[in-house]
Amino acid sequence: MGITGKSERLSPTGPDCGERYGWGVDPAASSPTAAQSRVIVGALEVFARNGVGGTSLQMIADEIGVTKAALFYQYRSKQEIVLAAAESELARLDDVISAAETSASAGEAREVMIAGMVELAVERGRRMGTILSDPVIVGYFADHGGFRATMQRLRHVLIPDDHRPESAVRLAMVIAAVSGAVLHPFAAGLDDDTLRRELRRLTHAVLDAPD
Amino acid sequence: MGITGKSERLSPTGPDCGERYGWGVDPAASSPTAAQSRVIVGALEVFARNGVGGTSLQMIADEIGVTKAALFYQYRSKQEIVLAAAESELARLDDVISAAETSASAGEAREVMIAGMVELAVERGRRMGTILSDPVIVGYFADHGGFRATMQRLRHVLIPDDHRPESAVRLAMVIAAVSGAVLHPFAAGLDDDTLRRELRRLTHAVLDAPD
DNA sequence: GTCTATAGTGCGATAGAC
DNA sequence: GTCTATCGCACTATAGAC
Repeated sequence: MGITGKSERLSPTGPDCGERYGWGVDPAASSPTAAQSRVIVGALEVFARNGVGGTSLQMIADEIGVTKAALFYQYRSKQEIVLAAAESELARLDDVISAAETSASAGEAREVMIAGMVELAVERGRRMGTILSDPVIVGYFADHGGFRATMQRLRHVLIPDDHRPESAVRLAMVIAAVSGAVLHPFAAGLDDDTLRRELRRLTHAVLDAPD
Repeated sequence: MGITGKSERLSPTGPDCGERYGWGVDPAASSPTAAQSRVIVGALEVFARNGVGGTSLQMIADEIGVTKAALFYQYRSKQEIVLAAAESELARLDDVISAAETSASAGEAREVMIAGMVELAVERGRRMGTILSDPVIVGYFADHGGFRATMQRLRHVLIPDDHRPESAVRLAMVIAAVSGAVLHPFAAGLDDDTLRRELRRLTHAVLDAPD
């Protein structure tokens, strides 16, 4: 057993390893079927324990009690599974943003958003944090798909009418703080209610800090 | 090429995959030799791009221009390399804490600590963030080695004389916010000076928030 | 829709020449 | 102290029976 799982089998293969990632076309973010959802749920569970790169298809298959071949029936590659899992977690954030946007006022929208973000972080924990902070996933989402659009909507809800570049730091910090704090061993011992309350309170402190 | 690097080779091997990690004895956190330092520097670079699990020994060897066998001369396994790299980054945080602790007053110590943390985050970026947020590394450090002691010292410098459980959330949030914000694509476009200034300012906002 | 069987490749790790 | 060569194994992915 090893630090990355056991005796290791972890990296890229093929002709062009390393920094380049040929993702091909965006693997259809269309809604997963029931069987695909089972794969995604199991994959997120294993990713949370082993990291994305440290997870094999066999582990995912074992987790949900099917064979590797069954995974290939639902998805054409590990890459597609990883992407589908990441997009499924990102969709949860998107749903919270959409709910906040229907609020009557900008102030209420912000409150709904903060509560929703905190709830998501506490409820999803490592399952969301691990996949969305994976360096390869971050690199992919940084310039593909709806990620940038989602972040712009989030920015508009949390920090309305502020387009100065520095306010991007405030947004990045709030996101990192909420999603990262729950992963820290220091927060592991706390009950969820205390965690929720403190996260909401301190998120307000960052967002309300004067310029 | 894949989401985790290329065509994948990523996970645990052997009889007992998954949640258990037998680390054996703590792989001597003694100071690395010059050759070992070269391995660690290269490894951190590749980890930052591919994740810990997504990095093979071949990639590390290529990064520093040696063969795989040369790595095995310096370290006995991939696990030892990963641990040494993580401990080397953690040692940088330890150094900043030690510097802060020599301050004349508690207030000055906190200022030194905040500035040092922010500097570390901006300077090290993904090289520190990726390895210290890897789920397997987090799990290992959570109950081994000097990690808990380091976190207690950090807590005492940043939030003196507050031993309530909720203040752990404040600490976890500050750590996550500072180290995580620099990894976010939103912060990627900003110049380092603006980033530093905003991070210091908002860190104060969290630490100074009334109870 | 799930299976077995297998192809083909790269993995971590070791042995031993230099 | 770095090399070449190699072992045995787990990996992703495919083909095709049921």
